[in-house]
Amino acid sequence: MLSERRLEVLRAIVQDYVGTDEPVAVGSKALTERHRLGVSPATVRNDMAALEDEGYIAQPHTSAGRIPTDKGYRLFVDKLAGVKPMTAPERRAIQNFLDGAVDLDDVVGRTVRLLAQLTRQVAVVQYPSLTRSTVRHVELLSLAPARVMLVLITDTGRVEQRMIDCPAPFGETSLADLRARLNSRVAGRRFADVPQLVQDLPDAFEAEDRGTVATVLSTLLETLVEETEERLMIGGTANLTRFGHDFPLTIRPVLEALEEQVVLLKLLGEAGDSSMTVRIGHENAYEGLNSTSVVSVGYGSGDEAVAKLGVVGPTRMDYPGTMGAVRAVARYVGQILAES
Amino acid sequence: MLSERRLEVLRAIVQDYVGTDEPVAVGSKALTERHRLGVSPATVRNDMAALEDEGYIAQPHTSAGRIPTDKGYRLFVDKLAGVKPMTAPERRAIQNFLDGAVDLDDVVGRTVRLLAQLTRQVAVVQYPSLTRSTVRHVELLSLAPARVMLVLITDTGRVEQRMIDCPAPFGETSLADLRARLNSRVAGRRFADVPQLVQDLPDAFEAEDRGTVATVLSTLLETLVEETEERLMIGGTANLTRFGHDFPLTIRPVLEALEEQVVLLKLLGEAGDSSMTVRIGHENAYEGLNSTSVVSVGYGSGDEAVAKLGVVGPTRMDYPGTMGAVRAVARYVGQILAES
DNA sequence: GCTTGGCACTCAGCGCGTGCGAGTGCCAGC
DNA sequence: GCTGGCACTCGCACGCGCTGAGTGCCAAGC
Repeated sequence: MLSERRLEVLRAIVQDYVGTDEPVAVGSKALTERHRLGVSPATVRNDMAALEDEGYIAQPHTSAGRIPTDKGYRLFVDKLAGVKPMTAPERRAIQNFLDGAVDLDDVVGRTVRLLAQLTRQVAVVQYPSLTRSTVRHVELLSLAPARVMLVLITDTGRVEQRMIDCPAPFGETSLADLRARLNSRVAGRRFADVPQLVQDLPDAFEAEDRGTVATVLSTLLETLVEETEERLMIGGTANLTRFGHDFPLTIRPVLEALEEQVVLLKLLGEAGDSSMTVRIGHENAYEGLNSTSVVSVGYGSGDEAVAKLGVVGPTRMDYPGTMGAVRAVARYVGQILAES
Repeated sequence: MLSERRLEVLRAIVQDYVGTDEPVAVGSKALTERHRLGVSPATVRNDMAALEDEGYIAQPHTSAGRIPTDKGYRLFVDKLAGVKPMTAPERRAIQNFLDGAVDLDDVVGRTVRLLAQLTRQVAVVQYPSLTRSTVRHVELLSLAPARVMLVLITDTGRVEQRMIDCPAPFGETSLADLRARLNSRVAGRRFADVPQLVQDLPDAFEAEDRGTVATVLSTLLETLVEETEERLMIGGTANLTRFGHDFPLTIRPVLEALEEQVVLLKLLGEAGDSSMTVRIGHENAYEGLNSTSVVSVGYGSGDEAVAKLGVVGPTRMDYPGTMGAVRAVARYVGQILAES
């Protein structure tokens, strides 16, 4: 077990290292000067040697200072650092900025910009997921005798549409009937419950219409399932330029990961439940993100998280500040969604 | 006026410079070796001096080779290079890839990926614009006694929705009436024509409903106008890492521009009509893109362009190849849209 | 048994001088 | 007007030595 002071030394190292943009490692002398550790550089050196033995810090090259390892950051985040709360003006700014949103796209767009700006990193915001949402309304439009458009509206304001070619012409009356029956059954219900709720619906129709009704229903179910493949928005990629001084190699895989929404969704998905999650460096399953950290948290309109948001930045980041910003933004987005 | 041979020399310089990734300028000896110019290096040197006087090429530093200036690229694109057509296998690949798309988002998504991959640059695809589209259907849903949802469906498969709070409760009958009247007037019509077409619609309703009808109509018109602010999708940002060897400075403003959709839309908008447009370096109004070139072209489902797509890459790019890819993709996307 | 000051050692980064090579401009001759 | 020759220019890579921050170890002190 590490002594109290050694932990203090680790904290000091992380803070100093993160606090500057220079590619410089931090040494014992500088540490004692900037922090009131109450001991001499020599002592700190001993502690640093111990910390290095335990794998919390490392030397980039012999006779240089130390930099934190992923393990070191991990300890820092878990034990040494809290979440830095936003100041009151910051909170007001967040709220004001988000309050101006007019629709779901706008909410997500504003959130992503806000998060990127606050953290000066790349922001990722998942659209409220369909899985946990409920159906607000299902609309059926007849575009041609045997062509129907299905429009699905969710409680989070999301709209999905599908074109359906019917096996047989379908009259306006039947369509209106189906529309009414469908809505009375599924409106306000959770997506997951819809399949059972509509199962016996074709039975209520004339034989000639059953094929079409079945087609419409299966399209609806498909939409519910397929579109659970969730969308997301990213922003602040320009902040990648602040990454390291050894650019192309670091930045390229990150840009690639950001374009692969699948990767990002998996990343957010893996991040446990809705509580704040920090994945540091190699803790990220995706190789391209091995020198980045991902801070994410669930957000939702009620008690329950409907999606996640977060940022991805260099492992050398201000964890308390980033976590504070992410948490605050998630909270306010949740409020906005609950209101609308 | 430049002699035939001097133009040939310029072409050779551009081709050689663009053909390598090294930061090396191209010199007279190397030119004569790689191209059958039929003259000696000394002659080429004279020609190069002349080309430099005219501003088509420049020396990065004394006693180095020459590199093309923006003006040089301009001449190259206008007079010296054609559009390199795609090979048959490439065309098949494009078609196959785009054919798999299931909805509009998918078409745009696939297009952007395809374009990025083919050109190895950053791809930008504008969603089919609403301005030039026609209305396929307008749907009104009653969500609560005084709450109506407006859904607008365009011929390009785009769907926009708006929530409307009515000044007074609005019965289902009136709603159905309004829905029917609306659609009979605007279905199949161009957005631009809608305002006149619905102008006198409130007159057909009872006094108590007129306020609501007016509200609905103004929301519809707003949607038509506001949503003309067009959306776009970008991809292939990872290709930015191939930009220059002097990274951060070049790449940062480009990433920033790419995040500002307004900038990009303006960029595409400025690019004249629907024909292929190439904007080279400083020809781009936006400062951050002064060291990039933008190749764009309109695409559409019929004869008329409904939106634009293109790529942004370094001025040092393979113009014929890029133009070929952009043109081919635009053509096939147009086909796909026409079919659906 | 920690802590501390001292000391020898290491090594990345920097500035500087050198040589190389690609490229240029100019000129006289064909 | 083209060509070969020639002197000149410089960016770049390489090697060198210096400097300074930082380390590890050790013996003395609390």
